[in-house]
Amino acid sequence: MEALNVSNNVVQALEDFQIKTFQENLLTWYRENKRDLPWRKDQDPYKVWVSEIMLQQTRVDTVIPYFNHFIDKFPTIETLAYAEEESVLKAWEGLGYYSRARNLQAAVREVAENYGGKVPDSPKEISSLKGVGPYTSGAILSIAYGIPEPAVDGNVMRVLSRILYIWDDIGKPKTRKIFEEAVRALIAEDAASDFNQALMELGATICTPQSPACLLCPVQEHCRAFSEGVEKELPVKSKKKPPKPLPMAAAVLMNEEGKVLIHRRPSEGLLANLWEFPNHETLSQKGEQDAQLVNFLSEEYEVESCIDDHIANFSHVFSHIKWNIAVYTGKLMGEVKEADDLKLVNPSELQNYPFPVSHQKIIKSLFWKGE
DNA sequence: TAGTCGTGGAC
DNA sequence: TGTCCAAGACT
Repeated sequence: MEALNVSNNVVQALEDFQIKTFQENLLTWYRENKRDLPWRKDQDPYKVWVSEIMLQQTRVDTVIPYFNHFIDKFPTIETLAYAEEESVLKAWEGLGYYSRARNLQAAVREVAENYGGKVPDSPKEISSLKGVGPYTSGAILSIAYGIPEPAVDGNVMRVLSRILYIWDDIGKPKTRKIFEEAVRALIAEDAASDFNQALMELGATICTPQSPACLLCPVQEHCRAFSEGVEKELPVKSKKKPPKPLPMAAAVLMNEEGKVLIHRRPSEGLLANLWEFPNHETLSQKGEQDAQLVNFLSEEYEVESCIDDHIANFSHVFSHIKWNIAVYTGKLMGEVKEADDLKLVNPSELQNYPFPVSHQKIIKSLFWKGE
């Protein structure tokens, strides 16, 4: 038991645990009930990789169309490595957490240059790639290569917290290690891919957060939370802070030719490298917002403008921020010095640039009004 | 460690 | 409408 090197409650939980029966029940259920998903058509490490990055904090149903289109457009390591970053962001548009896309391309370039285009199969090498953390590392190694490494995500922590009766807060970073050691003790060495995917599949379809379908569970007989009647009390998860409201003002400015001004966001931070309509935080009263906007546009972009109308208000919620955007329309007065991050484009060309959803709302309301 | 980093679906 | 969230990683 000491060799397991896990916290005492997990060691205790594993005593008398029927590991072989548990594996068989879980694997049999998975092989009969697994969903037919596009990234399960083969074991191409690149496709497994892309799917795992897209699935981070994102629902399966949301990912499916993005995955199909992405693989269509970038079918191999090489095609992604040599693509323009902007086309990658465009393919990621609307999926969120955009640094995933940029990290993925950076990592793929690393694999193309330093690993001969082959996704590495050692924990140390694969974990060194940008955007590949402990979960994704284990997921790729086990799913693509059959290597018995733990792949502990939210599903696995929820499932195992219930089965093994673990009350550590899964919101704390250090808690994941407890579950990794538990998986090392439970994993079917000769079926690592199916085992890891089965734990996640169980969490996604049966052992769900709100109302788990325990009566349908293939490993119900192994579950201590069920036998104690506390399955809905687990896992323990600390609450997050609500997003902080941030008043914003945005300007859709048109020149005499009917072109609109767009700006590319900085390469770091929120919505990095995506395009937007010029905007800024507003601390002033509503009556002063248009004057503030003219001032901001002049100082930040050396653009002379006048504001005509306050056309709409949009609310957009991020994980930690809530933008309340007042949208104004106006005219560009003089010349605009275009640059890498400042362009004049026809409204019909806006669809060629990656915009965050918050600004897609503006585009839709202004330029697609009839549809 | 706790904060940063998106979005749309479920209830 | 508000709340929680869904196959996390990075700083």
